Amino acid sequence: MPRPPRARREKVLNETRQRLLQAAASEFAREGYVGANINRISQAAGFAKGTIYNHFASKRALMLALVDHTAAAHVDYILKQVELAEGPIRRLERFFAAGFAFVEQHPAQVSVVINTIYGHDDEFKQRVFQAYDRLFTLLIRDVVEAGIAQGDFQPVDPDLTTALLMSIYLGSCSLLDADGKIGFAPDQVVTFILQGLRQCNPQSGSEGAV
Amino acid sequence: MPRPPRARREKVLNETRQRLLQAAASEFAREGYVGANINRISQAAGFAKGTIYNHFASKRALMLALVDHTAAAHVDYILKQVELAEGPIRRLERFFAAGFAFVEQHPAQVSVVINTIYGHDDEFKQRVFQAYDRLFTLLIRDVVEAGIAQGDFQPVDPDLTTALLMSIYLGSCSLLDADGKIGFAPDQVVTFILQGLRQCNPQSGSEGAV
Amino acid sequence: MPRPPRARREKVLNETRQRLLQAAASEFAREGYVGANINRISQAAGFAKGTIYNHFASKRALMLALVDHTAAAHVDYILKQVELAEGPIRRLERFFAAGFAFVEQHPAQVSVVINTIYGHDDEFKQRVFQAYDRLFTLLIRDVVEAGIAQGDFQPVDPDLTTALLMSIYLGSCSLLDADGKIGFAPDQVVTFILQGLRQCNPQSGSEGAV
Amino acid sequence: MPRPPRARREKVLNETRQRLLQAAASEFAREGYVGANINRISQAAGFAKGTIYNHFASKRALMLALVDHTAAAHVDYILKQVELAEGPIRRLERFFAAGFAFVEQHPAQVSVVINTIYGHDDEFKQRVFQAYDRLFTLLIRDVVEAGIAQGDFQPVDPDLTTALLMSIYLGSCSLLDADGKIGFAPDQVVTFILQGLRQCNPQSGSEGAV
DNA sequence: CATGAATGAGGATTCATTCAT
DNA sequence: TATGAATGAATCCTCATTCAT
Repeated sequence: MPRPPRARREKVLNETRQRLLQAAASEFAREGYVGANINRISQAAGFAKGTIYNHFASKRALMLALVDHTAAAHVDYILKQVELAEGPIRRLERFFAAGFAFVEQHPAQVSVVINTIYGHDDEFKQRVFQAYDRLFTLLIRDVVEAGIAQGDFQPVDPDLTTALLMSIYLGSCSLLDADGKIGFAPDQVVTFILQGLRQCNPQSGSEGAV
Repeated sequence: MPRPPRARREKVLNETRQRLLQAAASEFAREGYVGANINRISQAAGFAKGTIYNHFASKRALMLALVDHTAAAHVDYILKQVELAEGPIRRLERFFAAGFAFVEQHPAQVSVVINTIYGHDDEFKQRVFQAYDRLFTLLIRDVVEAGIAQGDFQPVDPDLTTALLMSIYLGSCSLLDADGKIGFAPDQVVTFILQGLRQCNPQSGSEGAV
Repeated sequence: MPRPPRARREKVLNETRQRLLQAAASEFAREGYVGANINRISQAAGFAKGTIYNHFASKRALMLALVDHTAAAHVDYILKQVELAEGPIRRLERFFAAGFAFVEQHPAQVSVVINTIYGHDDEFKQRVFQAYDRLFTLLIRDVVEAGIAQGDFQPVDPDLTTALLMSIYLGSCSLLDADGKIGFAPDQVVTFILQGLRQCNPQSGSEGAV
Repeated sequence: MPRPPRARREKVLNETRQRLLQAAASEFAREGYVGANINRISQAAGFAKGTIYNHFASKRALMLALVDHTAAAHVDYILKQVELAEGPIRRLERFFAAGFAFVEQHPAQVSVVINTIYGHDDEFKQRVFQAYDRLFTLLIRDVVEAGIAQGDFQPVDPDLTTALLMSIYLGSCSLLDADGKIGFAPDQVVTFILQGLRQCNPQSGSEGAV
């Protein structure tokens, strides 16, 4: 049995793992999963190639670990923030505010997840969708359906609407510039979503049935 | 003196090229650019590997040709449809209707373009954005700004709004199922965009300024 | 469809394959299957690494092709020779004579097969045993059982005896020296097998029942 | 001053070494030398990877230690048994009886040695041959030559005969089944060796000189 | 002495690209 | 023009070995 201080050893190990994941995020974000290079990842993390395989069974396993970890952190962060707000509209605002904030704090990781969502690897997609399921549930139940129920929202189709909200969120996230900033503010987006485009009062009628 | 009529020869050549592009679309859609395999593409087109290199300088050139061609066709198609409609709202409707129709007619090609947009290859992205610039211009000028100008739309920020419209469009397109059908109808999406979520009349006031 | 002379092309292809198999035999004989190096094999055959994979799906497939080919040639050669001889004893002589001759003509190939037999890879073993089944059948039926039936041989257990004959043959083959020569002559071996060790006439009786 | 009694310490160390050798035997037998995995060996022995290197300088040194140890034990065992018997024929019987018994008691170890003999690593082969030299000497001097001298055996070539005896012994040993049992009994083998195949009395003469 | 994280050389395999026919 | 055999750079992964604890 090993004598050396258990706790310290574990901490070091965990740190190695974190550095590897961090480096992997950058590489995967820059090159995509297939284009990513295991050697570059380990070098960037300050280790030799083999070290990756002491922590992850394969390149694929590394990607899955990264994606799972990122998606979980992403969801946790948004959920925690949203739950602090009251009422569907406030929650919608919080959703975008927290969502954008997370992205700006972890641009590489999120970039990987977004590429995955719009990519073509079914296993990866699966994993991301699974992780984001809690987010979808939150949106549909505590925002959209709740909003309709208490008369804040129009009687829209919840599924469609939630899918559109996610599209808008993900689309916005993918507009990260080189500095990791999203092009526009969450408030603007929420205003667009709430108000819609049409001028309400003077429905001149120039456009018939939709 | 050459025996065969010039025109027929060109037609055959062109047909080969088209079959290669078609096969490339399927392969790139299924495997992504890096994962795509030149050999499989040529086989699927009914040719040998070498034939691709008689028509395209490289795998990358093939991808660029496909992306350029698809994006141009996509834009042409939508532009033609939208120009047939009058008024910003009608044009917005046409935009989504035509956009969805094109996607359902060319699922593989569009899939490639969408993956490219959310992907990480800057040259590819560049080319797609360049091609879609006409679409962006159309939307911003003939739909959003026109709508604001003639009082159909609220005085929103045109850039932001157009970006959101594109996000919504692309996000919807990426929801293609296995049969090449998009999950929801263009009408629904347009309604969402026009009306927004908030219940207009009874602004109960439970949520302060947004 | 390709115009170039079909036959010549095939001949060249086949020649490449043969050279690769030849080089593989040397390498596998010298280094064993696991220790063998695909690069060295292709170099020795005068090709680049990749060429091997145009002809064989994998290192393992190359080994299987080699082993199958060698074992089949080996068995064919011996069978043809043995069938030319008449009577169990003559056939036994032919078996060893032809067997030793084949080994001396193809030392590397046979060495690979023998290593395989005494090695630990079950799939390889399987394949060799399958191939040598015809040889075993020949020995047991047309030599041992026939010899017993017509009174040339003692009423020994055919299975055991055949296994011992094969052991003796394979053991002898494995004694190939560097020049590809087997240490002793087939005649000597056959004499040993036929006469046994014991001095027949003057059974002094110093050893009781065996 | 060291606390623990010297003797106990040595015993423990030796036990570790034995467990490692045991595990190595299994692994080498199953996977061959090159295919064997140092990590699996240490795990099977209940230690961590590094422990092997506290007892053996390298994988190769471990293999050599195993082979030397096994061969020495093998030879010792047979020698002791054979020396208990009197007369060439009794000794021959003892040789096979003891030889088979040892194999059935140490199937993995012997398997490694046999693979080595028929393998391609010259250093390993060398070591085994060196170790078995005593066995060869025993056979040639105390069995074959003695047998010839006292008229029990025919006046055969001692070298050839001894080589054939070893071939038969090793060939039989390699027929170990999964349970570690050899397919046939030592008595049968010895009978075959002593009597030979040919029917003695009725030398019908159908086959001329051999 | 035992441990196991880190190392990095080595090797099988893939695949875009070339080019002689 | 179409072909497909040959090429070899690129890359994932394995695993014997080292060494700080």
